[in-house]
Amino acid sequence: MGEAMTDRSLAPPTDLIERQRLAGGASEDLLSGDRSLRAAFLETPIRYADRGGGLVVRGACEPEILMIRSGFAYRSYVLADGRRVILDILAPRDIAGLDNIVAAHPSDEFTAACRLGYHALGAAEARQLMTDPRVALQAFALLAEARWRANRLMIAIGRLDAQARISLLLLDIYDRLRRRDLIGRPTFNLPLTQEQIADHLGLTVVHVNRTLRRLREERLVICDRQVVIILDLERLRALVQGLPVAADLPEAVSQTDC
Amino acid sequence: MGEAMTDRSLAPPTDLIERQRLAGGASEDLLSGDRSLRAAFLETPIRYADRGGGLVVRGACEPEILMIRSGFAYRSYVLADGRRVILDILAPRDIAGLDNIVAAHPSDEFTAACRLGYHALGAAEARQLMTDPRVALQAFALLAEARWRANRLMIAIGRLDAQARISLLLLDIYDRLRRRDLIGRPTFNLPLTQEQIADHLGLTVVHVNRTLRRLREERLVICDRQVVIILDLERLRALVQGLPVAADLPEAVSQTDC
DNA sequence: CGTTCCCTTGATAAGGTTCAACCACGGTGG
DNA sequence: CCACCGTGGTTGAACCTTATCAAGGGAACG
Repeated sequence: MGEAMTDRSLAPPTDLIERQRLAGGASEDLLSGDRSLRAAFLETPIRYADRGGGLVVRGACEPEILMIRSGFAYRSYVLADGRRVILDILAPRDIAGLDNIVAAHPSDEFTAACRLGYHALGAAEARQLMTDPRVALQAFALLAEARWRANRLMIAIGRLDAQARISLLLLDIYDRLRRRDLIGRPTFNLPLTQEQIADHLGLTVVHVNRTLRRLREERLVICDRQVVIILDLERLRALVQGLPVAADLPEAVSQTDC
Repeated sequence: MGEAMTDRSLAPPTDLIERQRLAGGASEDLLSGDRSLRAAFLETPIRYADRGGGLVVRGACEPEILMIRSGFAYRSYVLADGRRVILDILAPRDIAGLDNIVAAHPSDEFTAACRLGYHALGAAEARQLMTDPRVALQAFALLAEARWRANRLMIAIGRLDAQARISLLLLDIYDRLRRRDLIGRPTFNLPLTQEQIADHLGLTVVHVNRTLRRLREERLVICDRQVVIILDLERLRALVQGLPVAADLPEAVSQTDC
């Protein structure tokens, strides 16, 4: 945070100064919007779901917006022929389902990947919160971030081979957990079956399995029984070189609560 | 699985009424936000770009938000090894680049697919507009729609074969143009080269070419020299069955201007 | 102690890529 | 007017990544 400010303030032209002022103002708004939004979630009772359980009951009274408190979940869509696509993976502190604020019938569903705690806000309440422009801006930013992640995944599925896709997934989760200070070492728990990984990356279980074996044999990363151990971060990153980088995603703020 | 289907179709009545009321209130806001947003665009001078030209100069002073006036454009990302991914296709009336309101450095770029007219709004101005909650909500809705489309594409690239992917693309463009009353018949101009289609769908030029031939031989759709003629809408739709449907996307409003 | 879920591995086939060549078309310049 | 060139489209053959089918194994759980 601090260093980004300093190197930007070295830029001479008035244009840039103006922009910095605005960006600074916006990021303050974002921060305060973030706090309000999370505070609203924390006022709702915490709910729990077991592995495989849905987080939002289909056809229930009203769509909901979620904030994950602990554990992992995923958003998925099931094709007519039963094949499944996992569109997004949700880690603690993630806020999901924001689309429901404006879109009536969600076509995708949330499922717990392991035992999990979360908060839920009704769409109407959330819409109410959106009247605060700072909350609206933060919600907007969260949606933009989700989109950014979707783009990355699209690029990966469209143009990367199985090895790179899996590396990307593991690195992304790693980076996400690290930026939230949820882990320190390159070792973490990833409660996804190989089938779920396959559905997320547009592959088959069998191929995921073989590719994981290859990654293990090459001593890049071990992924055994939901435990991921990254052995060679450098070489792993080299496999997915050339993708857009997180760089200016926010986070790393307000570690205090949640 | 089976029960999910049933309770989707016959949801409890009172809830539905309530939801409609809420959605109705929100949709008024959306409508008025949409008008304000488009009005702001229309106040900026119209700009033109030639085929292959970038819509936003990279490294320019400030990121911009775009509204397409006429013609097609696409948003793309270029991998380190030169391979390209086309993440989104933009048709007239589309608003793109909204992420720039909150994200500093866009990693993707916009390119004109043919000669094209558009309006651009600076990120700062756009951020200013967002202080109106109705505009913020509409911007939010636009972003959600873009995300919805990204999801569909992800599903397609991850789980559908080449034939279904191409069918999906052609049908999507068709539906989009139709809902905006830009065409009436199942025939339209699609200014994309086969290579661009390939980059959009995660395929190679060669394979796109062969698949288009097959679609033509099966008398489903003819795609020749940037002109698409859908011969059998029914059978074409059958190929992409099981994907989320547009259903409650807005549009079809305020045809008056732009 | 069987059942279930998930992982693992082999054999085979399909869908897609790569390489390479050729064609058609619309400039552009001599 | 025609030769020349570049871009985009078309096609064949070989190859490779990934899917499919099938079967077996191990751990958790009632």
